[in-house]
Amino acid sequence: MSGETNEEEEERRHGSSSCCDKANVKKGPWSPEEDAKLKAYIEQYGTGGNWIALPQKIGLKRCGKSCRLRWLNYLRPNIKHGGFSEEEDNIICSLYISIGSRWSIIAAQLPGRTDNDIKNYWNTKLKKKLLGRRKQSNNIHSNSALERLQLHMQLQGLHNPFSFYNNPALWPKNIHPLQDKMIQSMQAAASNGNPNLLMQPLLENPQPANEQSVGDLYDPKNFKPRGLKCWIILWMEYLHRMTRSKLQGELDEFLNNKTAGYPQEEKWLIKYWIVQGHEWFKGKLDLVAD
DNA sequence: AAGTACCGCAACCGCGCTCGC
DNA sequence: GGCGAGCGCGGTTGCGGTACT
Repeated sequence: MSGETNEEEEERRHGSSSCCDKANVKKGPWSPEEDAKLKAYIEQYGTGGNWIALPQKIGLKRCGKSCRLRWLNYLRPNIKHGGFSEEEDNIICSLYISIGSRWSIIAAQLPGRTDNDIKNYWNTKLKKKLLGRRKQSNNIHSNSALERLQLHMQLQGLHNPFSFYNNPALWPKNIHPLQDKMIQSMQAAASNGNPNLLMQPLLENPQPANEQSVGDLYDPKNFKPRGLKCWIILWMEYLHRMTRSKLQGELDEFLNNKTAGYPQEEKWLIKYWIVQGHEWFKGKLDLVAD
């Protein structure tokens, strides 16, 4: 036996911290006794608006930040853990698509849920559920265009669709002539930094010079092989409409029409990429305007 | 049965913001 | 206006349990 107490053992295992590295500050998992002390005190006296001073008042060898976290994420009343409902999944996905990883804002829309819980749920389950089911529902093999596009963007660490269009190795083998024209204009825009070129194929020549009309392409029943085809056309049409009409609020309605009958995960994914693409595009327009 | 890989989650860390002095 | 303390947040870490080989 080393003679180490449990608390010393915990401290040794977790090391010292820079934030709360005062002597006698315990780290690591909370014991039931510590939980009970903190809970009882806050229920009786409140936090007093000063977390830093709290542990001293209670007699806990913890830093204020740790107490705050423990209370907010675990001890405060009406906290729910696990068992996320389908409705909660929808809210989380929709908000994530709209505002990104603003977990505290997302948590504010879900009573009883904490930002930490939602963050963990998204990172460990929901994201996989979304991607996993999409893969399953479409019977897409692992190197599908959309997946490669997504992976590529993740690796790039930026939401820049041009980086995809500049890398032919990532493109699918068989693409529609209209898509080819779009890609060419994307490359041209990427090389000279003029986003207006993006619109040229549609603005100058809305009808593709081949057997299939634009209308046919947009018909949902022609979207069956989803992947890149779907993404490019939805995104280009959306940019086209946004640029011309400035009807910001029409994205949802537009997507609902175009993705009618698609699995929810597929809708989330498409909306995600369109919003990211549009945000990036808007940034480019701002730069040009400057 | 033992070793290893993977996963989920609680807790920590560090940055940026706010507010009071 | 400058400064520091405290707070809130998002990202990351690492432990413990489980699945897999």
